[in-house]
Amino acid sequence: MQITRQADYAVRAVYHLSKLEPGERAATSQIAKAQQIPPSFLAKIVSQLSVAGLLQTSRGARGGVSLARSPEKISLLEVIEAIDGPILLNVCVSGNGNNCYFGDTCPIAPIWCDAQTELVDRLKESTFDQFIPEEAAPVPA
Amino acid sequence: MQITRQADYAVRAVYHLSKLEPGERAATSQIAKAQQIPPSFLAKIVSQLSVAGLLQTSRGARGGVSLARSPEKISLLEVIEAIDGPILLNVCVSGNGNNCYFGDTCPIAPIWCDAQTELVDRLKESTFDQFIPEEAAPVPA
DNA sequence: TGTTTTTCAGACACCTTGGTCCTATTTGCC
DNA sequence: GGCAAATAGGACCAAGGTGTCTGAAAAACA
Repeated sequence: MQITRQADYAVRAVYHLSKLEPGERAATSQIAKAQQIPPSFLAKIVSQLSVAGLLQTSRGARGGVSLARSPEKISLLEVIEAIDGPILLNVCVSGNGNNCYFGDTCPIAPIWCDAQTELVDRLKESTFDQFIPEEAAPVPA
Repeated sequence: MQITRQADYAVRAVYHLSKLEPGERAATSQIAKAQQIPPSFLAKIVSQLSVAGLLQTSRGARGGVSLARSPEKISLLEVIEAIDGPILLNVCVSGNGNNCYFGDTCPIAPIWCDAQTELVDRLKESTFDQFIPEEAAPVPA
């Protein structure tokens, strides 16, 4: 009952990029250091996010990765599902509702369906612009 | 992002026992057949539920398992956590709140904390008496 | 006492997740 | 051109979830 580490790392990477100027790039090694993510592992995650269309990558010297869209157009849900696939709280809940092998008579499946819907909606409404600190508020000394 | 199969099986087993008369026993092989659970696997799960104090077991001929408490005193949450351990949507959320290694400044952790609290509360309120069909309502022909 | 029925406990195999490492390949810059 | 910086991608390993199988122990019953 947990999102995978990969998904958490993906969220942190997108968060990191959200704080940059629009279009600004960062190397995965920089992101890894700042967000305390194993660098080699992050490289694979970034690659997946790129395939999913959430990030743009450019190879070579002075290359790096940047957001493919502005932060307010990227939700937590998108990033997580790009890595983990659809969020399913239980095997018996398909994306569209009850898929229990006991059919519609299973009295437990509705619990999972409702809880899942609530969670998915919550993550869908959380976009990365909400996480950007205002004006990069300076830390008081 | 899914409860384990074991937890799902545990829930089904407890559900099965909830439908019996108070104190009535069932063999794990019967439960496995009725709930379509691999019998050998269910045996280990039942053992864990017994250790957790949710089931009572008795060995030997005409033995079996039964609920240690009445269904209205057993919640979905208890059964799931007895198998999977505490529900944690993300590594950075401990049982009591934000445990993010970025500390209180992490802007993402509160999302997880809130979502987790909502889910846990939902499962805590779901007790097994709610799943028992009224008077074993006969299926219309 | 012996047989049958049942749980108990451990060893084992398979797949996914988490993570490392090494080698391309691409690109910017001298 | 050649070097350095960076992504791309595959091989590889460890740990945990998902089961299976086998043997032991306990209890009811004839």
